[in-house]
Amino acid sequence: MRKGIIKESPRLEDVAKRAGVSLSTASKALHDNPRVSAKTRQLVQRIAHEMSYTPNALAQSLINGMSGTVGLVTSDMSGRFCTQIMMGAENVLGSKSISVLLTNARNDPTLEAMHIRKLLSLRVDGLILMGRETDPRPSLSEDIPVPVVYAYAPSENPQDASVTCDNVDAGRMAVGHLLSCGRRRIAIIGGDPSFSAATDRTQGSLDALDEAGLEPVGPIRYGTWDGSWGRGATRLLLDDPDLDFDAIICQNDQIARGCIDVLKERGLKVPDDVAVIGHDNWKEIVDVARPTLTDLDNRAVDIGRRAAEMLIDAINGHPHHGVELLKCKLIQRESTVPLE
Amino acid sequence: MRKGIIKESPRLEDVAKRAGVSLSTASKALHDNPRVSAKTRQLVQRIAHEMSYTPNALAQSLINGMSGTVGLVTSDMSGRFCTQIMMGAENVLGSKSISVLLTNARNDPTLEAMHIRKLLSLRVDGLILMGRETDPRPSLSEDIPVPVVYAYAPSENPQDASVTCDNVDAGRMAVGHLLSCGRRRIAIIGGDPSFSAATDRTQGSLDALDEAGLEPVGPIRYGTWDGSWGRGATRLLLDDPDLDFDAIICQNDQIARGCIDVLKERGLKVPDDVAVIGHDNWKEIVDVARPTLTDLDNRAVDIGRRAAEMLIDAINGHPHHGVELLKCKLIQRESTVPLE
DNA sequence: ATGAAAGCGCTAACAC
DNA sequence: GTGTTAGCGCTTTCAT
Repeated sequence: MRKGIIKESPRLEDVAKRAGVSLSTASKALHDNPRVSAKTRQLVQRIAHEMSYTPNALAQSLINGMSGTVGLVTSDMSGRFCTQIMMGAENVLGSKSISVLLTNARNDPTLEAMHIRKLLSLRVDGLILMGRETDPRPSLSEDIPVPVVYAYAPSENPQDASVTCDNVDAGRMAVGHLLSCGRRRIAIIGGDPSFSAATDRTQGSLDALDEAGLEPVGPIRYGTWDGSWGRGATRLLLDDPDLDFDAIICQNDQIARGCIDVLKERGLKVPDDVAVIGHDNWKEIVDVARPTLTDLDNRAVDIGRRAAEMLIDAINGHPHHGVELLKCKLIQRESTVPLE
Repeated sequence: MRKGIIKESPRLEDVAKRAGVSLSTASKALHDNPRVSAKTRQLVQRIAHEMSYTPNALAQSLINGMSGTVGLVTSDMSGRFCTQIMMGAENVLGSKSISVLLTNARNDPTLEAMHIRKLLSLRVDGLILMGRETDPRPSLSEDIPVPVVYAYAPSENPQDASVTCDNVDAGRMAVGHLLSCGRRRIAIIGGDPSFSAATDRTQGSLDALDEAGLEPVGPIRYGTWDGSWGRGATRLLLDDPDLDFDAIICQNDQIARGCIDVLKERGLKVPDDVAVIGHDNWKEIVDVARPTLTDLDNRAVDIGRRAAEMLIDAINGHPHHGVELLKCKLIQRESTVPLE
């Protein structure tokens, strides 16, 4: 007898019987196999529709060895990077009608391993492992019998396929933009120095300054990624009488927000007196800030999208290797408008 | 011959052969069936582990008629409500080791229907349909052979199971809190009036004011959910010489943020001159605002959690009916601190 | 305690 | 064109 707690959906056999044909004919009919007469095909399809027959993908997968699903393992569903990466990935996967199994590993390697096991038992065709930082993470690919793509947090193993954003280049772009806005005296407020996102951005900024024959104004201080650090660091800059700057690069948007608040409190005009540029393009901050914040977007959605594409390639037998860096995108807003 | 493009994972048969036992004995051994000797059981389990055997959940599901997966259909992955609901749902589902299939319907009913079809063919044991507003939506449960729970956007059909937040009560609580902070002259800035979230909150606030023998100060204006409306509406209040208020209820955080900005621009102190309370507890706004924003949290994560619980109940044969309203939670921050 | 065999829902040879 | 049959990987009677 058939099991299942809930209502039973009709099986192909039920459709076949009603249509008065054999199981295999019904199957062929539904697959538009040319070896069934147009008549039977239409009949079967009509009946299948009437019975709202839905093929059992489990049975189908069991046969062809592919499930048509991929696993997404996030390390942090509350952060918005992972969310955006998910969106991007779901977008391309969904359009290829690949279903997405989502799990949240909460940045816990043990939990991550458990989830991966579960996903493997569901026979996902591939896996996207999403980190919440751009710092490299240990590879797991050796223990995983399906293709894996690392998103945002690249794998330490250069053989693996990873996608993340190009923070060094973002640092360069920040400087480049400020220079093209006519600023020459640029200060930098760093983020949390334990993140490569911070040190990479600094690196890029310093390179670009150097190429322009410039040095940053004042020391590059590091702190945390939040607004209060932005406030504090800005005060430190303002309180140093030796410092004279007309632009500040803030290594994320919370810092930038705090920075702008302090500048305004001190009676300085943004961007007239000091231009401010942020990183991460966090809509809720960037659009609400007055002036709105010019920003570098790390295109998390595109990272997700690209990860999905790379995964699909790998599933189709064309694996990628190494870390693919996506260029960040400059979003010009009010906080850096060129001096008139 | 066995198929599949990628590496093959070992089958139970492979394990059985290596252990020198039959297929069925191996199966029993792995399931701790007491009818196999401790010796064979250990042997089989060890070998299974060595070969890193992972049972094929597809095959298992095919047999027992349940897939151990549920479908999550979001209407909007970019908004943070759906994201939080997802988190909550994944949380309880994951803990019951039910896997989550995520799809994004982009608020498009056609796309939603397609995704549901796909999920049904994957034989999900249940479905959570997440809306991005609290306005009721058409029911689909009749066409779906598995249990469905509607989250955030409740179903129009009272027979269905829905969870969302209690906006009316949230409106009451906003007033209640301000009253208990000693405010009596309360103004209200509405959100987008086409949302029940706006009208419900107003309703609750008016009820609570009425019970206290009060009326709102000035007209209740509606606009959009964004910061510029908050700014504009606040100016309208301030520019009316007949109006005298010591508190403003803003129906979301963007509005509140704009409101505070204007109050400060006009030289008013928050909360000393005017207390401000927001709705939705949008961390990135609420914590960054100066002063930090007292707020009503609609507990989207808990909505997701509850939806998952209700779904599990239904899957286990104990369906829920009707709309379950979760009380919002007051988050006291600086913007309403009682006058000294 | 162990194994053989039937079957979950479906597809893909292979006959007719 | 259509039907019969043998699996996909696993669980589960039912014999032994």
